[in-house]
Amino acid sequence: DPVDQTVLANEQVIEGRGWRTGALVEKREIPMYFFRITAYADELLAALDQLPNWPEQVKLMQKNWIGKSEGVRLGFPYSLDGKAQTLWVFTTRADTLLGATFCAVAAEHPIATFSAKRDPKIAAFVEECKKGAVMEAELAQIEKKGMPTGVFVTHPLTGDKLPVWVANYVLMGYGEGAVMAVPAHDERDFEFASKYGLPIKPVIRHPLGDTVPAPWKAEYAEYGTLINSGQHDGLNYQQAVDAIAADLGKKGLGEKQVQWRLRDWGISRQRYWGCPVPIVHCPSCGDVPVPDDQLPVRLPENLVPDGTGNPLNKLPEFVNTQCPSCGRAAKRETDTMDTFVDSSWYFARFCCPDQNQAMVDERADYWMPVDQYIGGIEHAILHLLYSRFFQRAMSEETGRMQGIKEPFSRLLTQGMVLAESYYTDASGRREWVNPADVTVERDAKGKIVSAKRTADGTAVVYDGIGTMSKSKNNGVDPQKLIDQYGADTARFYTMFASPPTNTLEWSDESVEGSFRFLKNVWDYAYRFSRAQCKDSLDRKVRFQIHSELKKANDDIERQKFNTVASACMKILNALDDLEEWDATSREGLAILLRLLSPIAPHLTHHLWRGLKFGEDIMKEKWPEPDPAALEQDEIELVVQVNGKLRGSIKVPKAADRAAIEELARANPNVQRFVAGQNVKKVVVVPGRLVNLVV
RNA sequence: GCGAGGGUGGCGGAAUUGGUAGACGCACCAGCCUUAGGAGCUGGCGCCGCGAGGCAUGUGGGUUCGAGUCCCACCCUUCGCACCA
Repeated sequence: DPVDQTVLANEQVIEGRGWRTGALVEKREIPMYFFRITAYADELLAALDQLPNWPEQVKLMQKNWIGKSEGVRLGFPYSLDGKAQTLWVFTTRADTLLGATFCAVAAEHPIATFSAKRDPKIAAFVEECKKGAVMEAELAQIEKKGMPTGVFVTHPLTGDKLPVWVANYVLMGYGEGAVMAVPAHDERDFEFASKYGLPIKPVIRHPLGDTVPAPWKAEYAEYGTLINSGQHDGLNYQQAVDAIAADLGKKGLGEKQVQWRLRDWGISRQRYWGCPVPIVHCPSCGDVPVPDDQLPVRLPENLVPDGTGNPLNKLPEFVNTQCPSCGRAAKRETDTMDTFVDSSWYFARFCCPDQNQAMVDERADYWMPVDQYIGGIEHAILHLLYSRFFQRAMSEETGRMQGIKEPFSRLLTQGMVLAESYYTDASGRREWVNPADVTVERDAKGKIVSAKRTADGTAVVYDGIGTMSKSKNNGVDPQKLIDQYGADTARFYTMFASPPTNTLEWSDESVEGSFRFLKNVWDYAYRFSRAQCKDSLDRKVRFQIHSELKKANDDIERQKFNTVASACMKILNALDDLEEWDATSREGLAILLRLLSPIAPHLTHHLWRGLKFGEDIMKEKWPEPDPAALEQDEIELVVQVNGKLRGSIKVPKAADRAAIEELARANPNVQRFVAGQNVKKVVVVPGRLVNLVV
């Protein structure tokens, strides 16, 4: 969906720093390619509710990213060069309209452009804004600056003249590229108005009162009753929005509107890697799509990037081509697609990798959606949202996967694995040194005080802790663990170290414990194979084993695999406590091996077969706890006095409240703490504790 | 700055979701065994205290018979912020 744009065009700002500042694109018409993800904003938002097996955290982030906000689009009339115009703004706080004391527009807004032509100072400021930060994170931190444009607009309800400023905190890409400023009830407007001495008019009664003295307080922005608003005084937020929208509607100067934070997805990249955009630019036919029988457009492989601009532009044999429509000389598009494009549908493509006539075929209908998707939490928004968009677009455009709206049924987002990073800048350029090659010195609190490269003792700079990445050369290679301990130990340790959703500072210092455990399993199985087992069952050990199994099965459901690994360890410890070999040993070992099999498949497979428990452990039924083994006729209760632990009692399973209370009072240590005081209240929590309040 | 996570012993982490804080491991300490130990076994191991006991889950408040868990404020930290360069 190519959209022609000009860097200086007013209607639609081009996002991205390369566009604004790069000499490459200055003053040139640029075809830029977008995917219309905004057309799906509503659906992508609504469908989040139908993803029960996605983490709430991820759904919330997507919701905020899509950013649906309901408000009012309203107009401030003005005249420019004698022509009647309207400055449109979007606001979610129409209730504060009577408090608007000025308007602010983005540097790309027509009013800014108009004023820039008349006033070189404004032109300079507008240029400065355009060259400045465009990334949200940078934008939020820059100092708020502005200049009056000299243009005045009319307040749609009061008829007051309000000045229009151009301000660097107004984004052309959101809403109308212009805002009404209500300094009394908006933090940014407050800051701006305070700085430039613009009037601040309170129109909402907030929890701190009716005035808004500096400094800014969050309460000023709260919903409240209208004041200083003429006929609207006394209305609450919703009543005020409705009334004001109605007033504006009558004048044709406003209506309720839904705005989205989500923007269309600009996919053009001036990079070598990425799929070429299959368009040919013909002087007579315009932009012509490359016909199906000439697809795919292949990237040249004889190219040496020199670090400036898009290297594809420097390859005439790639650029020069014929127009597919008229056959005359034409230029091939050299933009390539964002790599997120590829990652948005590879999973569907994996269903039919040898299909060479279409994106996907009927095999995708069968396999999709992906049952369980696993990826890092860093993909919570972009990759996962683009994929959800692509899935919808693919079913509409290819006729495949009808009715499959969502690509991933279940989602597990791993935490990031973090590591320290170090660099030297001896050569003037940062050279990243792998943590494995660095020796560190720490203070008593474990903070790094100095670090050197182990090989030659040169000092290196500690750059803090963060995600493992190629660019910072701070990755660790699991192959070392596999070579030293074997794949089962490496797997077991990885599972045991922390729950998969946690961020983890990698350390393999404690891997020995996992190795020891697996050796002990092997050893236990060996001894079992040579033992004569009695037929008897040990009730206590059986209870422990089946309790652990029950918990472990719950934990698998909750995707907490570290406690499953520790349950395996506890089961082996319980088995080791058995005085003699009996039926409990056999049952417990069979449970242990199956529970352990996904974590240490090689070892358990071998033992299962070696013990003649069966052929293939992967095909065995998953172990379930025996309810009979979980029965207990006596339970232990904790006794507290004033919430502090003072003792414990054993009570029959069926004991009633009165009996429990009596036993609790009879406990000698409890008596010591109750002695001579009134028991005002007794709290009995069945199966847990008794608390005597004195 | 905004959005979403996280903060519990020397370390990784556990805590049945408001009910015995520190499971299971690592490291450490003591003892046993051994010609030897970077093997194995037994025991100990949050902090203060001889002890009874007291204090402890980032900080400060609050709710509750009872708070790691709920509420308010703050601090630190990780991920994302639209081109992973």
